[in-house]
Amino acid sequence: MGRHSCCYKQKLRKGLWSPEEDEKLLRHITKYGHGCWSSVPKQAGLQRCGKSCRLRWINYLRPDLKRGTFSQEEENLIIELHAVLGNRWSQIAAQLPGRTDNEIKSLWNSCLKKKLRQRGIDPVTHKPLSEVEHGEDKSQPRTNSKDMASSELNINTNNPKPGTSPVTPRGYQLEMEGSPTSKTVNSSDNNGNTTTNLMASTTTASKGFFLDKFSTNSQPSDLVGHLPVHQLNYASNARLSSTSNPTPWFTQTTQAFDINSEFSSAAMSSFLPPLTASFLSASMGYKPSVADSPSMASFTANGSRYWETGASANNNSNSSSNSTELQSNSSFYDNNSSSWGLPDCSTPEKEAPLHLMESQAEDIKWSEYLNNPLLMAAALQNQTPQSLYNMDIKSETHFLTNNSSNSMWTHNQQQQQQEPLQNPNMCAAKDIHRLTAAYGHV
DNA sequence: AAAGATTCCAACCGCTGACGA
DNA sequence: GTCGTCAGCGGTTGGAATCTT
Repeated sequence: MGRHSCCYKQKLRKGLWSPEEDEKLLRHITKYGHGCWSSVPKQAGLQRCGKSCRLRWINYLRPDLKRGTFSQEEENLIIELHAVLGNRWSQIAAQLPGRTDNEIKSLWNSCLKKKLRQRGIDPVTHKPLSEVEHGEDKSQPRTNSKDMASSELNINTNNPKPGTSPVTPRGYQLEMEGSPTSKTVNSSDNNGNTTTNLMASTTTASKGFFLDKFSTNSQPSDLVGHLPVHQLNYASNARLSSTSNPTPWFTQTTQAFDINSEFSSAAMSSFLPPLTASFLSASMGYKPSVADSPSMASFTANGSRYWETGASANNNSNSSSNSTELQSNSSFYDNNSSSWGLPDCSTPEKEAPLHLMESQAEDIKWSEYLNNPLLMAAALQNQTPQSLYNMDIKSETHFLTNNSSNSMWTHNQQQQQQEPLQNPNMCAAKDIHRLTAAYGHV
């Protein structure tokens, strides 16, 4: 396959984006959504290929992007996730609200690899360099291949995704190297479907990371044990932040290094609230205040060099029309603190149908939810802890195994949130097909 | 101050899988 | 079943910024 078809067209610009181009793209997407990317440049008056527009939006213009340097917590989380997921940057990025895969990939290649090496840890295997140098792992290089995903993560044994077969039998054993016990974590939903949470990866690092997901610690309810992964990460980090329990990383086989020095309670406290807010927002109908959310002001102030320099005038003039659109549409931002580009379980469109179809509203069709955000919201308002529990199991099941599909949610969600009432039928048949494929039932 | 080296990261490239005709 | 289109992903590149000499 050669270049993307749209790139064959003549006179397409390449290279860095100008402020004017950014403004055009931002304005267009803010107003109309992206729809089909290949048509965006034409509609927005840009001489770029759709692919380039898409990347620019995802990596730079999206209003929920954090920008700025990575915090220590974020870096630690990336390292931890990389130990488990390898170079699957999009999945790693999904755990870091406001960060893009590109950004994380760059950080990894430029900084984190070095840091790990300095600490005597091989960034590929996450094992001690001495061990790797002695060839202990060379026979089993850490795989980055996609097939790893099928064997390491969550499989709903009763509801395999159409077109895929369950990779493992029920009751698959979670082999934990260096662990005295193997662990299988099964959960059942209301229909008796068994979800097996498993990790059969050869990686030996960060087992605590996953064990935390299933730990029966003192966290309230079952939430910690069954939270979607991206939420659990925070709990995981909370563990790491504990000064009373100086748990070193990679405690099983790797050279440990104490990360506690890198965590401060202040930093953690700033790290935790976004989770709480988004989680509450999704599961309990909690609406964070505007101040809790990325605002246009912070977006404008933090973000790009363009807003800081030249484009502010245009941006401001623009804001009279767009800001009304953006700021008045509180859900657009409030709900997106962690969901733009994220397979976020706080995404109501994604979670509500899964749960409700099976336990509360099976007679309500997917399309009704998809087409009616209010129905979604209403359904979510009725979440009970138990239903939440089931919802999370489900979401976890599908989260990592269907990540690419999850990504599509963000686009649907994005569109719906941009024009939630103007066009209640935003979710096209094509999207429903994709969702069907992703979740296995409509 | 200037030149070279290094770092960083935005953008591109190529591949894959899903989907529709 | 085949082909074309599209979105998404991970690897790579190139140039700007920064650092070192």
